Amino acid sequence: MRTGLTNDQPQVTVDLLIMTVSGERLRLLLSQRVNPPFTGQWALPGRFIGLNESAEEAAGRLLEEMLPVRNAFLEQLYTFTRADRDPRGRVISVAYLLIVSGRKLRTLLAEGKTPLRCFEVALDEEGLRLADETGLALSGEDLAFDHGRIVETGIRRLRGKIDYTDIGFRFLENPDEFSLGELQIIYEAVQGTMLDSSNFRRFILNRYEKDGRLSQTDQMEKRGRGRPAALYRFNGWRS
Amino acid sequence: MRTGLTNDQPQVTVDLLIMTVSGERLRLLLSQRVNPPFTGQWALPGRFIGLNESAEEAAGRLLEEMLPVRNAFLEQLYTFTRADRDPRGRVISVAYLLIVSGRKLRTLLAEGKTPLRCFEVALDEEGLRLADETGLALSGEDLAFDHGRIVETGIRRLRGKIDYTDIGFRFLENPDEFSLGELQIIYEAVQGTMLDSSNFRRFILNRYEKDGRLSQTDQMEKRGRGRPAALYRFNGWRS
DNA sequence: CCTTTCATAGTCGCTTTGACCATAATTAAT
DNA sequence: ATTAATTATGGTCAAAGCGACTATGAAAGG
Repeated sequence: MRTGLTNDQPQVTVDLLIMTVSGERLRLLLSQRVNPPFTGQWALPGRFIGLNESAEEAAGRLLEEMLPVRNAFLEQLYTFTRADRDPRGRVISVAYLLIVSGRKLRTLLAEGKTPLRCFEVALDEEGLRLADETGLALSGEDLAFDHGRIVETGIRRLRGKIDYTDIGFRFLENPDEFSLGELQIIYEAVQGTMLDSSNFRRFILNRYEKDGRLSQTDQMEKRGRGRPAALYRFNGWRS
Repeated sequence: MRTGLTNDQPQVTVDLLIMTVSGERLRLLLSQRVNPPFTGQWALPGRFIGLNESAEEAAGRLLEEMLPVRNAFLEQLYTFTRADRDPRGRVISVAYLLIVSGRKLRTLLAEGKTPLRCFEVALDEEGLRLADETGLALSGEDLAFDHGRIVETGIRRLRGKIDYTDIGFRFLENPDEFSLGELQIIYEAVQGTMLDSSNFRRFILNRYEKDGRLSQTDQMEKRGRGRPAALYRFNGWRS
């Protein structure tokens, strides 16, 4: 991991902000630090960029090690460069935003195939709040380095993009078969607000069904509490 | 400048995409390389990040050296990390977008206070096109390194942000006294399209005059060909 | 059987936006 | 001096988008 830093040259890392929606909440994955600095504190998974890999490639390799998912959405978020952001020396971090589906994630977490822990995250005027299932509650300042800032930046980016891009569909468990209700839960979790289901449906269908990126299948939702929902398929990415 | 690269550690530079609108065209500033690689080719001004400065600070210092302007708008654009983007070795570039007014720029260029040259720039389906006053015409691939990509990224960012942020006002020569016609020229140059002046005026006034960020002064435009325009003041930034 | 829960359809009014048309106030040309 | 060209400004109209709200349909659970 991060060892033996010299002061000669800036070091460059990638940090991964892995986000998901599950249980109607926006969540992210953190790892607990075992080495100084910030030993024991929670941090975004990260690693140094190798000499012959791009930052994207480094992010992809880190992901393979920590969370073996395929075809996840990956987007460069921001580069954090404050000279004092790492007490060990000069470390610049290129942060990436990653979106994975809740189901994939639950499987991986349950199988213990990842050292990461899932935290529910909320951002409002009060600031950033994190909590895991055990009741552990953190604020942005409790995270190692400037990772609280990185998380804030990521959530704002998600919120900014969700209503003018198709980024919300990236959270779907199965883009080939989902109900508009599931999608609405994603939008609500990301935005941190409740939506009128009728208006939401109109918005989505107007925007994505007209041009063929979204189409209704002939399937219906099975086990559900209320009226069964029609299932849809999203085609927008495979172009 | 860029000398004596070793292969041990990635180097980190900042590159500056300095944009302006003048003569109804979107323009940017390039410097001609005097050292290898890409000797003689045109490139974005750039420099290495010092060990005790953030990327923003490095960008600010570079700007002081190349183009002494104050209060210019500076925003991180993207970080370019391809392992082969610099033939000398591993160099990562954090690109910044800078917006300066056309008048400031013309003054500085006229006074010879900068080694930079101003290029008109256009981006459409055909790709990126650059041209200076002497008739020199370039495409994105003619620029050094991956700077063509950086320029494209910057223009797209500008276009994406101009109609939902106040970034367009940053191009104004004098935000305390400008006509809506001047502002329209900026929007047209950035977007690369023509706008209906009546609709444009409605858009701007609805959006910025209502909440007090924009207010009409009691001055009128002097020397102009057609009907004199009312002058406005933008207050939105000083908060 | 009734209540709860969720899905779906539709209405109403307000705002935004694109495409126009019209007019006002200047300069440039004849 | 008149006319044409040019730019600024003020409107209209219809289509689209959107928030609030009402209503109805189809399932599960007591």
